[in-house]
Amino acid sequence: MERQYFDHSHSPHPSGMIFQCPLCSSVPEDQREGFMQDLRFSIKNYQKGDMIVTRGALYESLYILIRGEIVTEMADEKGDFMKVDHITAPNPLAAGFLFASNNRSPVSAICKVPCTAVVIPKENVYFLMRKYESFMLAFLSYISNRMSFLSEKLRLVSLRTIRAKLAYYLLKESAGAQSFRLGSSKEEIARLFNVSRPALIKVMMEMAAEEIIAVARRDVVIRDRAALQKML
Amino acid sequence: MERQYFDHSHSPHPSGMIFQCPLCSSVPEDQREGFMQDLRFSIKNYQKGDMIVTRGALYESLYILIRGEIVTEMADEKGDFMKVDHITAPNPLAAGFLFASNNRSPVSAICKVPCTAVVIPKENVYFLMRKYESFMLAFLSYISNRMSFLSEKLRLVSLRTIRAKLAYYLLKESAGAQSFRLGSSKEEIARLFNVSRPALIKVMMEMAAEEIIAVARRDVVIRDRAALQKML
DNA sequence: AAAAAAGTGTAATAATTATGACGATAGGAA
DNA sequence: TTCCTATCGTCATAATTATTACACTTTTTT
Repeated sequence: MERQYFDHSHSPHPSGMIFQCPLCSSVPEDQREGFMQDLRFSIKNYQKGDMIVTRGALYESLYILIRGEIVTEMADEKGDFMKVDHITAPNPLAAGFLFASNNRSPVSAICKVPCTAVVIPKENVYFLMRKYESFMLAFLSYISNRMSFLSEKLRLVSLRTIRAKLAYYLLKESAGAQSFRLGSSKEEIARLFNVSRPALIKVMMEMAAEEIIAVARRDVVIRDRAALQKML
Repeated sequence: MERQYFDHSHSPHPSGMIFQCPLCSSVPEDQREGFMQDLRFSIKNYQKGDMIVTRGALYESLYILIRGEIVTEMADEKGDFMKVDHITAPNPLAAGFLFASNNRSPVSAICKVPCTAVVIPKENVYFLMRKYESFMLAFLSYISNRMSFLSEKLRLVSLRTIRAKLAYYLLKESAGAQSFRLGSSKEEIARLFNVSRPALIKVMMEMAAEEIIAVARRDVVIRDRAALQKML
């Protein structure tokens, strides 16, 4: 499952993917060769269903997902999972708490499909940040953005009623469009909201009955955007 | 309310406080004079009840609270507020999303008492980070820790029942001790959990009836720690 | 194509929480 | 002290959501 450090010989070569990742994409062309020289990493492969990151475990490395997609989840008191996020390659993983004093992962990351990750030790990340200013800025910007994302998530969960959560979610998902396709199953949306699936569907159908929206499986039409906005 | 940049002459001199703030405390003694020279800032004073940061507004500066204490809140659909955090001087404010692409504050920050803040423009923060490695590391570490904090908060809110939230909260607040004093009023704890106060008290009294805890106003004794742990 | 798995919609019942109102009590201010 | 205010504990009622179970459809796998 794991390859050695300094193994730049496998195929496909990871550097192709690494520089597509938002953390590294800003490294200027003329510095990339040096960057790859300075980079210390190992490669790990995972099966569908594998846990890349386990909640509560210590992480001393930066993970960059270069193939596949994962979801991050948080377990609640009954062992049910709330979905936190959905990450597709190429993107970093577990970057936010790498430099925290308690660098245990608050979430678990589970592979939806076979995945590959580049694993970079913390000290090397630190070294790269000092040497490559663009990398430092990108890293900063990335965790700042994660912070915004988490705040948004917190806001979603903190809305008291399913109705309000749904309004919030639909307004964001629609991205202004009148009709669109849901990116997740209702089961998954329910987990995103941290509510039960039947309750979610019930509220959704109520909204449909009130002609605020129209729903057919994953297809949604927003009929009364103002009504949705009024719910927040 | 606002003083000019380069105003190093007011009293009390802010540098005393600034270097007590976790962001700057790691700057070595011998670099502090230079650091103060490089620092560009203004001073702002606030009354009790003032809003230092408003949800949704753009922030292009780092705020360091050098006097007073504030709470950060998030409004829900009915205009009620969920408490997010409680920050006392000297500590940074709004540092987490300063470098985010959408650097609007996800929360509002409200003064509980008269407050003073040092306001440092983003570019200057960036400049200082490049020049003072210790500052950069502290900044990174700080937002990493904020990230952990937000995750914890998310976990708290995502627990489905008040019972579970309370168990989680008590275990954390007790810090291992058998008896302790609550740091917040029950009203405030309810807002922290994003639930109603009567519901919180009801659950608390149920736990007391089951002899899991004993409560008298702010004094709490944990009688059955294992039972609390089982709720998570 | 058949079988399996995942997703969808519904309903009755139980459990949990919100709402709004009330009196009691503690601690600070005048 | 006495008043005032914040906090506390309680309650009945209403609203919301969870639970569990079932029938059905679509998609994926074999």
